[in-house]
Amino acid sequence: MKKQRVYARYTIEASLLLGKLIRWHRKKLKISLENLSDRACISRTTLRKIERGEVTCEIGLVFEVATLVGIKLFEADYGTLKAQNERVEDKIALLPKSIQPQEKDLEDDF
Amino acid sequence: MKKQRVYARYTIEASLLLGKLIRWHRKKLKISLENLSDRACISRTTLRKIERGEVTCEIGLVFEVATLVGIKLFEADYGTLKAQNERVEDKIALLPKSIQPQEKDLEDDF
DNA sequence: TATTTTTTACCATTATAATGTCCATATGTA
DNA sequence: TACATATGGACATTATAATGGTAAAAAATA
Repeated sequence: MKKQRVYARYTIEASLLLGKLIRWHRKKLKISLENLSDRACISRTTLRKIERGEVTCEIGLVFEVATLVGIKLFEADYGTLKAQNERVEDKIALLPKSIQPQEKDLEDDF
Repeated sequence: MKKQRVYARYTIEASLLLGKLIRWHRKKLKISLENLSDRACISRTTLRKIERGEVTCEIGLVFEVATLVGIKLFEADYGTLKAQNERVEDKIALLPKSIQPQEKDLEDDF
């Protein structure tokens, strides 16, 4: 009796795209699935699931493989990522640390 | 005795950025952590891990929460994601379905 | 065509992520 | 200040992702 979780189609499509991109980059580099899974220290089964875009994979493993084949996440290199992190951190600091209770269902759908 | 997996700093930074972005968007929308975790049908603990950018979270859950707070992944809306998927699929189809064995360690580092 | 290697599928086992609860602290508001 | 709620940390339990093996089909090469 599985939990049967439901994902937004946007989530599914985004995960699928990342998987396909990984597969394309891998083939472009002429690296076999097993070769790449070895480099990433994951099993062939897991890499296949990642390339299929399955939503149940760990984000760290997916990003790691993407990194290995040279995919840029957020269209940024490492330095840019780090800088962006600091910027977002600063923006968070400007907002209240705690959210005030909202009036009921003002926006049940959003 | 944990497996002690190692992640590229790029992977860690990217995961961290996505988590911070989620947190920022959530606060911007004045949604409490519990409120958002309820909407995403996940526990508060998991959402806290996601916002902390922990690499061990499921990509589907992370993307789902990101979607809920309105973050655009790959800077694309749903239609664009779908179109991109098809494009990548087509590009994959142009490459050989199977990788030919490479000469040994031509590129051990890449 | 025969041979080799890649890819895909399935599955039981193992490792670990997700959960839910409790408690403490911080925060914002009346 | 006092109150109500949000946030954070820690933890045992449960659910499930990752693994590693086998086998078969597909694909590339000689």
